[in-house]
Amino acid sequence: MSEPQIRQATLRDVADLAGVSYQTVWRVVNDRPHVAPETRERVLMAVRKLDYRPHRAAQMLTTGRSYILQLVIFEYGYGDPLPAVLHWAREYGYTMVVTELKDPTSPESVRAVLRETARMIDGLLMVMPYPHLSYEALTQLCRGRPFVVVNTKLGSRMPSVVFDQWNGGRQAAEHLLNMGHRQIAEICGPLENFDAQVRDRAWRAVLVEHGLEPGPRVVGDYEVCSGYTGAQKLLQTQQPFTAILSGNDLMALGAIRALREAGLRVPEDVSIVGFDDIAEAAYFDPPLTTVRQDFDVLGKASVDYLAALIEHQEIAVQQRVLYPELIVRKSVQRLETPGKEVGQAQET
Amino acid sequence: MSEPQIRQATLRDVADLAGVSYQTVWRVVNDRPHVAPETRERVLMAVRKLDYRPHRAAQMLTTGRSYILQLVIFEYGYGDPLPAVLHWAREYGYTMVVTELKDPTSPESVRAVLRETARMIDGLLMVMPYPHLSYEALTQLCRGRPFVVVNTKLGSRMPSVVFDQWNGGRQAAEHLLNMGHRQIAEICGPLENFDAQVRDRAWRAVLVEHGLEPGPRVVGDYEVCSGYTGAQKLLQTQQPFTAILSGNDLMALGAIRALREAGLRVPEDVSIVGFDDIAEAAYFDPPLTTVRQDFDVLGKASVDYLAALIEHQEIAVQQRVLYPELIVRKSVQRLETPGKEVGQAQET
DNA sequence: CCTCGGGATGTGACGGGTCACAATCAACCG
DNA sequence: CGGTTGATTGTGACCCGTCACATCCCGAGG
Repeated sequence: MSEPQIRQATLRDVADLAGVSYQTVWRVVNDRPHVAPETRERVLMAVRKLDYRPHRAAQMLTTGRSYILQLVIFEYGYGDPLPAVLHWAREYGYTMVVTELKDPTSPESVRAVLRETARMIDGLLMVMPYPHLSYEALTQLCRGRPFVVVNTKLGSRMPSVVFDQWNGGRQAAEHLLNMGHRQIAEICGPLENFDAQVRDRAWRAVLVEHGLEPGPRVVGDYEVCSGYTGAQKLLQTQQPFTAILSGNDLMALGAIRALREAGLRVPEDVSIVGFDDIAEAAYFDPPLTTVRQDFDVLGKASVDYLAALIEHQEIAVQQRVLYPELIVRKSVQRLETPGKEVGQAQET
Repeated sequence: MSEPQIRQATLRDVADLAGVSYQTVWRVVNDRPHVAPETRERVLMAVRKLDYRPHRAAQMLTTGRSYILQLVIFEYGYGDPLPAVLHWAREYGYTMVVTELKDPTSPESVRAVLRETARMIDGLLMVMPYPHLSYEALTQLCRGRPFVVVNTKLGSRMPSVVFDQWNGGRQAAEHLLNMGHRQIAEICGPLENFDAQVRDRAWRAVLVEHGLEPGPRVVGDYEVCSGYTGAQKLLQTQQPFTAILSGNDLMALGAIRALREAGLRVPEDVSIVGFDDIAEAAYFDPPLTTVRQDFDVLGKASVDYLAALIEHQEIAVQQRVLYPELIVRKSVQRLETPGKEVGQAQET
């Protein structure tokens, strides 16, 4: 039933049909000058008739450019930049190869992923929440191909686009302080992830700056389930808290559920702040106050940067920083004993 | 700063270093016989030293095989098969190109997407909840390259892997009947999507079979928000209902929120059944009873099928059918006036 | 001693674009 | 009317693996 692999027309085929040389066809197809109008017309006719399309492998071979980018992700988050990357890559004329990376901590596994696409791609986008590889290591692994690291540590000296997690973490903590909370617990993300780490430190720093003791903390893994068990563990500690900072929205969802099962109301008894602002967050019960990371912007900025590196590689290594934004909804209760207002996170 | 595009070693480079011909190197690299052990050793040394990797574009050009597959998606759902496809494609030695398709209804836009990867890929995986293109149209568009359609209409005569949406819709409706519900409303998905259509018809069919009137129905778009407004609209109709069938889990989430805001309890006042079983569904409040579609299985089955088509293309056109599974949680209340038990959806 | 078989190794053409350069031809100038 | 200019068109080498085929060498058999 399946068609017998149709033989595709080549430049020569078109040339024969149009009665010119393949070079002339090439000029027409690539919009070069020095072709007489009537010749051009004749060639275009032949191109349409044979439905000629350039063979990208052949182009790749001669020009060394493939117009293919590779996106390396090692986790499917809810807010990952994939959709935006796909969109903007296409907009810029690139095709995206997407690869998953099982173990981002080992250079070996990174090497394996890169080997598969050796000499086939123009550049790499790596989503690397684990800062295990240095700029030098990555440069070596990529063998001179330009790359941009997405969502890595703020301050890393490598071509990258990142959210300022410190700022985001502070915004969340300061919001709770401003709403009168003084006993703040935390369900943080997996501490191997630098972003979880930074948010955790930001939370702690804000409290210390205001002379407060950090409340109890549990470590989750960014999945709903770990928010659920995390909140249960927090309750078991017997340490009092009036609010929870959650490492992301999903864990916040799990936590809300656990609190409710324990007979607590959200936000009347316990307030909660999430992180990410996934699409559902506004429809949680209660609607979740959270810190938005705009992954569309992240994706576009990353492709932008990579495309620029590929086209004129003289750009100096830099880090492009995006700022998260506090989205206030209904999961935080203002407490009656208001303290003084707490300083803003630095301006975006 | 950026490295000056390192020149990659070729077969000839390795041959020179090892003092043999490029043909011998080729034999070593491709594990062919007729190479003396000590020669092989010497070549391998040179390969390692130069870190030689075959140029995939050149291989593509000569063999006509690229070991690249293309996944065409036109929507980022929560349960899309992307992760599984990525995983299994890699497992089978394929690299995945992922493309988004903005307007799946127009052959022109499909053509544009396929043109970009013309002659570069071994096969296509198309996620096509809109059954707008016939087998013949697709065959033509793909120009003889094998393709598998994912999640299309049950019964379409084309190579495809699908869930039996009819069966899933029936399971959801029958569950509500079994739990004693007789007035069942629906928030269905966008009716351009065949899956939404089929589930809607299944719901209606089950009710009619049991001599019941379908309750009120509103149409959503699979986003949380439309579930929220949808439930509000259902309440405004003034038609009574004790349960809602939702086209997916996300809309169910929105609906639950709207019901609660209207002063109704879930499931005590209104029961609800979702569709998909996304990861968060178990942590909704209440935990959502839903119909699971296992997208991991879907992804694997699709890649399986496509790989088989590519390797021995004599496989007859067929449709591989997967069955959804009812997951009972807490969002459906058993009503006091139990009717007789309602028949099973046909066996999986 | 010559031939034959078979492993080891090398040669050359090819795939389909790309590009530097050569060839052709008309018009235009002095 | 030869020489120059410039647009038009064509030629051939190249990119890097792949594969069919040729060559070389050694030992075995007649």
